[in-house]
Amino acid sequence: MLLFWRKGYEATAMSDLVEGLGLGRGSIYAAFGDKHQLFVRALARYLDRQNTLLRTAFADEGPALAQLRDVLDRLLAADAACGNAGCFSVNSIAELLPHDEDVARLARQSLAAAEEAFTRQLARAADEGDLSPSLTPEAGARLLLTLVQGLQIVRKVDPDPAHTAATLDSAFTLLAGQPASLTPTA
Amino acid sequence: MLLFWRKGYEATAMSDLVEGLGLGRGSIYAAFGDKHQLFVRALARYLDRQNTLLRTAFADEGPALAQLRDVLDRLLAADAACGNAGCFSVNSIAELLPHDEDVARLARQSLAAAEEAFTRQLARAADEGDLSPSLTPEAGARLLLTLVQGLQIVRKVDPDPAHTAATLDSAFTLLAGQPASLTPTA
DNA sequence: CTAGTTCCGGACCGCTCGTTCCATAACAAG
DNA sequence: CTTGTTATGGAACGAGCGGTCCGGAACTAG
Repeated sequence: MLLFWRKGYEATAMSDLVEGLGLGRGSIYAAFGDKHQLFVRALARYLDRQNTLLRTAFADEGPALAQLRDVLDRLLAADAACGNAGCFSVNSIAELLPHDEDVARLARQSLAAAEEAFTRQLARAADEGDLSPSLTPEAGARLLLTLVQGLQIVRKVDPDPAHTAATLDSAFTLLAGQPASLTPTA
Repeated sequence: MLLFWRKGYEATAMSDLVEGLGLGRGSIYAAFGDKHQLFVRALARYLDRQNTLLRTAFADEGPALAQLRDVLDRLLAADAACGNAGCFSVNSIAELLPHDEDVARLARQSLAAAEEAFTRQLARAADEGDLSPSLTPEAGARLLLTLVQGLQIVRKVDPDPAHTAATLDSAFTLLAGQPASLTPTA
């Protein structure tokens, strides 16, 4: 739901949703129950799509760390495509937690899934010698996950894609341990 | 303003503020204009306090990287003291950007100030040999700033202080380049 | 004490919110 | 075509919103 994404839960009125969905009020209530349930459904859809992206992108073999970087780029690009609204998940967590138990549950599941996917991918990277020895895959995953959430906030203040890319570059350079492995200079 | 902090802008009603401030409606409007101006004033106060904390904490001499870590710990602890409401600044950015120009201006200023303070501190750390050679102070500052914003989101989902501390530990280990420098093992 | 001034806060206003309801459109079965 | 059923969406509702207003308390000066 683009409206909830862009404006947040409280700032989106039922009348906005009626206009945005092209449905009558009665139909919306018949289909979703109430405003909050509609929001939760929309968020669940969004998170599911995100997690599917992660799961499928990591199925292949190949250079694990470069794959990870690529997925993060695509993920950030997808969120950026929706007019600097940031990330629906991050926005919802910031606005509704810790008060909303449904959103909290969804967020816990989604972040745990992402963290696990990152961990598996970083474990592969470690096998390939692309992970800094000072970092366990678990620690690296948590670090990366946290950084991505932070990027979603920082991007709302400074939307320059180059800055986002530069931050990711720095992070992956550190993760790799040896700078040359990701960007083989000549 | 604790109420705006905890519940966000839209979810906080004037009647909440009347009760919370112990003032009558009329007095509030006479003093602040309207709800939005009151919010902006509250946010500005919060940001000012945060930036003051940074500025004063970095005035001293001493081990720059350890100082930085200490400041971040204190900053996160201060936000945690207010019942897992997260960080007022991060919450506001997520809820109101990109629609609210006043909040956008405040956020830009505050983040820029923090980034600059981090940069100066990391430059000092570099002089002391405590910064990874694969990182400029500017890149490290942006990385750290982004990570802290991310921590404020992740903490709302997983409030365990140990996890927050562990994430910071990993980050500083990577920033330092050589793991032994921060935690001199025997 | 009185008169003048300031400031507070509860009653009140118009409006919009989320939600419900129902006349009617649309369609399937006989 | 008629009838029974479902689904639609606009009108209407009570509640609660942000914002205004004014009677009176509190304080100062003479």
